[in-house]
Amino acid sequence: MDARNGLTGETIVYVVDDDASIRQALDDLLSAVGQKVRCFADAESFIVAPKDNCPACLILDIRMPGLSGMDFHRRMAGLGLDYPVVFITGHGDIAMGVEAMKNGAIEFLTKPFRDLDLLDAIQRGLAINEARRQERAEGEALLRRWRSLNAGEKQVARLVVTGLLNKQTAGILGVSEITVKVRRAQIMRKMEAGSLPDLVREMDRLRGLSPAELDS
Amino acid sequence: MDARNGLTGETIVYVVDDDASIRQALDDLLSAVGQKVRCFADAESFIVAPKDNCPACLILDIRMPGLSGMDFHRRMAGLGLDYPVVFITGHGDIAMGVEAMKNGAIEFLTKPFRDLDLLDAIQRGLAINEARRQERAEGEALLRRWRSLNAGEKQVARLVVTGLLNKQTAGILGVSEITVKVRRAQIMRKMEAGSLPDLVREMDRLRGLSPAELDS
DNA sequence: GATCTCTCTATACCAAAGTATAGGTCTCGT
DNA sequence: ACGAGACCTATACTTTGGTATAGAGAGATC
Repeated sequence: MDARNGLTGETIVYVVDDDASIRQALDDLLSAVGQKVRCFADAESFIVAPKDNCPACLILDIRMPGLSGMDFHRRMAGLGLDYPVVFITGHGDIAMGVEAMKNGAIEFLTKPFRDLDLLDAIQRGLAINEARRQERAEGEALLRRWRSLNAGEKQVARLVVTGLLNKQTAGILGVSEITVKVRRAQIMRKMEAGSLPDLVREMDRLRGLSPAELDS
Repeated sequence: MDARNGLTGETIVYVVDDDASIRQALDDLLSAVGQKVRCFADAESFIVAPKDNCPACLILDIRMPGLSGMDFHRRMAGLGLDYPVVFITGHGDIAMGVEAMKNGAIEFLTKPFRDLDLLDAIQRGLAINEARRQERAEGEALLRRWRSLNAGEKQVARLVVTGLLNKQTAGILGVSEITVKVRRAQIMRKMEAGSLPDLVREMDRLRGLSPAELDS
């Protein structure tokens, strides 16, 4: 338990900056407040590094040799990475800051910045990432349950949550009403839904998570 | 039909800037592309002005006598106003731009800016506002339907969408199962729900719109 | 006070949902 | 060829949901 940031377990801050002195300064600052840190000299080495399985936040320099911080930020989703990003830069301009925020950064600080501003941003980032990790874990569990349905059960599930009667569902699928009832029982069991409203919510959530998966 | 911006009807852009020459320039620019415009010299006069009932977007100067653009932006929600904001400023800095974006602005332009950048931002803003207006209209219709339920029907509705059986609902509320069935029929009619899944979705949407209202 | 409206309740009935058992068909691997 | 498992279907039954009709009681309106 860490009362400082309100998070319940360990967290980590990744620092990606080509300037060794900045890396050292950030490491010192964060270590001093008990925050675990890992530093990287460029985006490429961060990309390939194994990631810690805990809430995390990314401090990113804008100007770097190789992949720039801004470009890396844009490609993060495509790389399967999802960390709140705090930008730091020594030579930024307004358009750059605005662009970074448009891309979803949670903070954009210019050097020199106040330590407290950075620490505040990190706390916000860690809290956001913890919430997202929680959501993702629940979403993945839901997806596993959905994938445990066979093709026929999935068909019935899709139709049932639109409000169709078993008889109508059976007619559409060209199976007997009994079959629909049997599949329905399996659906409720496999999806761990205690009631039809529960199933409706699970299916709607699935639609939000991965519409394609729901059709498969 | 307006093929230029993909919107289906009339739209308006509000300009709030204390500099008369800027107001004139923006009026000219937007009028030239067929965009309706209304200009204001300060935030206060915009606040009290009657608003047009169509998709709208707000171009806001940061530095103004009286209420600054930034402060006005922060207070908009409290004033019951909801317009996408495009900031323009002649004397901004990075922190200001970042702050504006954190507060939800859709663009932050520094003078001189390219006309096309402004027009692009306006189109995005109008599209966002049109979608929000649509959502709000649907939400208000849903709220009207909910308010048409009497107290007993609301109680039943809240319990039914949790998955409780009529018998259980009746036990909790201390009424007969028949009463629950009658209320349920009224609920489906008044809420215009064709099935239980439909009702579940309407209730969940209400919870998102106004949790307090749902408990009343 | 008579009437009207709203709400709750009961009776009666039907349709739909859910469950259990059993048998049939098909595929797959041995 | 044979057994195992997955899936569909039928029969039979119970519970639940939904509707129609009608009566009782409370409260408002004239």
